[in-house]
Amino acid sequence: MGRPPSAKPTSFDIAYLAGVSQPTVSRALRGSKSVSAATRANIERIARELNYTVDKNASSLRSQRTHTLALLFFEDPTPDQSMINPFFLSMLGSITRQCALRGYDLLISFQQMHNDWHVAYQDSHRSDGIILLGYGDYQTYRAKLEHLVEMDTKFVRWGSVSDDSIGLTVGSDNIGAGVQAGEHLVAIGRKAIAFLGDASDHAPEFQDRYTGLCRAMAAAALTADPALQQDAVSSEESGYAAAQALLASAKPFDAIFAASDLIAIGAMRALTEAGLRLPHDVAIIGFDDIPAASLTSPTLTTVMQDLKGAGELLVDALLARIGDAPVERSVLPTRLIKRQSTAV
Amino acid sequence: MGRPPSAKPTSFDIAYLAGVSQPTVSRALRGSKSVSAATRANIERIARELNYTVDKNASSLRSQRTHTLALLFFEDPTPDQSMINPFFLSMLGSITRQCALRGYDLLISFQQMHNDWHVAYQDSHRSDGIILLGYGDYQTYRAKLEHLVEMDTKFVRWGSVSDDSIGLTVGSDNIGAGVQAGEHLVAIGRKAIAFLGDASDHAPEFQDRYTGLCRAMAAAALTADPALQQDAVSSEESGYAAAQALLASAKPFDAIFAASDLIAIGAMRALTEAGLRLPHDVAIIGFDDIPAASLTSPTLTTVMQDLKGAGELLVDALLARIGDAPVERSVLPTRLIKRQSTAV
DNA sequence: ATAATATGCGTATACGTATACCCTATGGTG
DNA sequence: CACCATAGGGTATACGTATACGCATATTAT
Repeated sequence: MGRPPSAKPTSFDIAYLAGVSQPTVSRALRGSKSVSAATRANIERIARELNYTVDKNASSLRSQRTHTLALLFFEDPTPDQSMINPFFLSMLGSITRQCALRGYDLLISFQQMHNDWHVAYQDSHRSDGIILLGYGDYQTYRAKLEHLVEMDTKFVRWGSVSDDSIGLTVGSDNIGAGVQAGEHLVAIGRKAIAFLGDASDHAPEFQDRYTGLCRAMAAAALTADPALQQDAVSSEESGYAAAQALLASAKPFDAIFAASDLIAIGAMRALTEAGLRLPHDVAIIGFDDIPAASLTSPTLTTVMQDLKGAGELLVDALLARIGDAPVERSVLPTRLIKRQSTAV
Repeated sequence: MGRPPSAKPTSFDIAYLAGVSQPTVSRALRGSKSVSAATRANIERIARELNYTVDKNASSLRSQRTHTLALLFFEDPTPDQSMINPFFLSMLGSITRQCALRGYDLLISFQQMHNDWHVAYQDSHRSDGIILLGYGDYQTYRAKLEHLVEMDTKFVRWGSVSDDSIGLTVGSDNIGAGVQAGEHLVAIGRKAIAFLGDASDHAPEFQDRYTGLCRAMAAAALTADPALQQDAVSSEESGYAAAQALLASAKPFDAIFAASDLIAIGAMRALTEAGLRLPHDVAIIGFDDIPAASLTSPTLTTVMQDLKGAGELLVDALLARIGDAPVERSVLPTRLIKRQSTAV
């Protein structure tokens, strides 16, 4: 029934030593109930002694499940160095941990949205499912998502959760966060609140945050002046430029809600250079609570997302999707962190 | 010779359509020279049409090479949330890109130094090699590294490069960086320079930076007072505490070289709270050039490491090691970024 | 012209695991 | 006591690829 043990231990070696057949070893180690307790214990002991570990490739090949998830991170199209959005980097930690907890490996890859990532990971059997991360312009590249759905690729995406979103999406309650920010600014007496961030279809999360702001203002009988909205992508430079454009428009404003901390930080620089006092002349709120937010001067009031929850939800939702379990669309609450930039 | 095409295309399907055998397909796609140009072109065309992609598991199983690297990241033992050292996160980007460039996948995993990571990835055939990242205490856990060497596991480690280091190590020129920092502080007239950071065997990188500082001071006929060295790990809190301890010691000092930006930022807070003016009373230099370094007030002079080079070197060194090619121990130069915290 | 290479490709098989299927002892049921 | 279910585990095989060999044909060398 067997052959003697060899170099790197295989299930055959264990079978030989335990006096059983290889399939029994496989069954025992995978927890099949059709193996007696005694046999199982014996096999487990031998496996431990030999430092045996299941060959991942063989296992995956046979079972067609890799127990690996792939994380595709979309960079903003800054072709230069590795200035990654700190927020997503933090989320990475959370995702990694949750994967480990669930017994899954995590494969990571940085992508440009315009590349062919949607076919690359499709069926080389590297992973059981895909997590898509980044402020990607899924509007323009909608076809790629549709391709994934068509191919029945299991994936989950971080972003704006709405009914017409394609595929499975997990995200923060951006509208609610916008409301939080707006209410806070209204509460400290601001009336002309500007928004820095792309408010188009191409950045649904930013759009949602703006929607929330408008809603809060409306609730306070204020109207959000469209002229006080300036497009910006999530970077310091973009925030700086947006704030300058805002100043150049000569429209008066006494508060800014920035769609991300990076934008806020850039804007603060522009405002300070223009001689404005923060928060006296202009109160400002950011989004993400990156580490730098507590280092600016004044320190930056911001909206904190639930990173830990996000990682857990992304992974668990994806695993449910992989297991063809029903998965309900869910949204994570946010928390307003009040700091000096809105302290009147 | 064949069977008709089926659901997910395999090399057999291509072989069938091309009228050749499966091994020929394998050879053609892998670039073996023993297949005619015409046949190869035909096979490649069909493969493209079918959207064929090599099954990674089968390929790895047969060839015993995974074309995957594993990145083990060691967290500082803060059991709380995902406050990861920004410096390493930045390096992650660089490593990821270099892996992609070399055609390798990257598996990522967060570990605690005291866990059994040294056996976990050992031979489940998940990866061809391992990258170890983090300010790990490799002194205490030396046995684990020795275990890896013993098992002939291919790995490379980021850290202090010295002759007695175990296994293959890639790192910055920490001593040289310390000299740079020291010379700069001396050049602006400082004479009592304190060092914040663990200077013991357990943190060889910090130790090297301190050594460099001492060397620069010696070259200027100054002596580094051991009483002006305070232990600290790389965190803001630790830096804050170390600076407080320094102040409490009542030893006069007019400059600080912190072993990391996080330490420096914490220290700045302590100094400011103590009523000291920066850089007038105390000049300060950090290390890493994290994004936050340009946001502090005053902005922080710091030592920038070559992240891009680090990622490239780590990956290439590991690949060389995997290919049993000779790999020379190398060290990366650093660059001093002068900002307000040392502007007199 | 014949032997020696080289070229291009088919045959057979191995990589290590998981699973479908089958067989043998039990033990309980009527 | 014949009957069937169940537990426990063996036999055979598939997963999809890569590679050692062998065998023709084509190409040189002698």
